[in-house]
Amino acid sequence: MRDRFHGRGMRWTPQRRTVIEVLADTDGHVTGAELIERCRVRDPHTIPSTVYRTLDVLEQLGLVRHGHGADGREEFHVGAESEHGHLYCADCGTRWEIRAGQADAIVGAFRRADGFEVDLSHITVVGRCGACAERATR
Amino acid sequence: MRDRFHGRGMRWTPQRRTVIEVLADTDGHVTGAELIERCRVRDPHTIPSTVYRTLDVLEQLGLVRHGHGADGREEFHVGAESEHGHLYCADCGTRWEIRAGQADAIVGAFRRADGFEVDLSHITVVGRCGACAERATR
DNA sequence: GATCTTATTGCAAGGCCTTGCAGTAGCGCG
DNA sequence: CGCGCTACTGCAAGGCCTTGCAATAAGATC
Repeated sequence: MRDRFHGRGMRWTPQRRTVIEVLADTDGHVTGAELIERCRVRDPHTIPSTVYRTLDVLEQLGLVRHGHGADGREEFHVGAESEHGHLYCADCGTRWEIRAGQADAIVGAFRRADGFEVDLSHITVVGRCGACAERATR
Repeated sequence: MRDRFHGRGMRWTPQRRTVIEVLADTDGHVTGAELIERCRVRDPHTIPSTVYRTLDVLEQLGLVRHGHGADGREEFHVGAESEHGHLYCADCGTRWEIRAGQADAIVGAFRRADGFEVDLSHITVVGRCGACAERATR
């Protein structure tokens, strides 16, 4: 980890270590605010701007990716292996991960049309889930 | 317009009138901040919270819809007829509207799978456009 | 381990948006 | 036309995130 930074001429600092350790204990997603709060548990002196800047760096290194939730707030995905988007029901507020089949349909549609490579993990698709849609029409 | 408000027990105020007039002069999209700035041209005393609250109301009435741009910032779409999502290239920053064919692919994929009704206008799909993708691999 | 270079940090200010609350002013009614 | 009800507005505070800048401290070198 440390070497990964040094290899790019970057520095290994206690602040970055804190963020990385917290992320290691996290699976799935965190919002920026949540992450800061968790960092403060380890180091009460954690500063927001440092955390956000560290996240930018980690994203460049490919260690996290960020997307936006239904309300547009930033959300960070830990672990590159689990690239996935989200589905959000505006009525009931439930969230799901977008399943592989649907993901492929989306990615494929854009790739075929103009070679656009979709960053799925960046998306939150908002709408109305099956249950709520049915309830609304009855 | 006025009656539309009264019909719902809502009031017709100068502030709302300003927002609606500005929106009428707008086609396509506006961010909240832009809208406020334009409102201030007509009424220098325009207050942000009032504008945002008015937008909420207009959204309930179906007169505008909001989505989130690539950076998660709010964006309002005027005119229900033009429901469409956006495509954004993270490399070159270009934006396009999502074309009908691709939109159908997305909407269809979710509807078929679980009856989820996608609100397309809410989406900004981020990724890398054909040109940038090609440039990157060369 | 002293020194130097410069990547990072901390801080302050600012932008965008939301929320609670008290005061204001639409508008329906007599 | 005046009155009352209550839907709005304005304001202030706050949350989330970004940015510029000066001070700090990694880490490479001798």
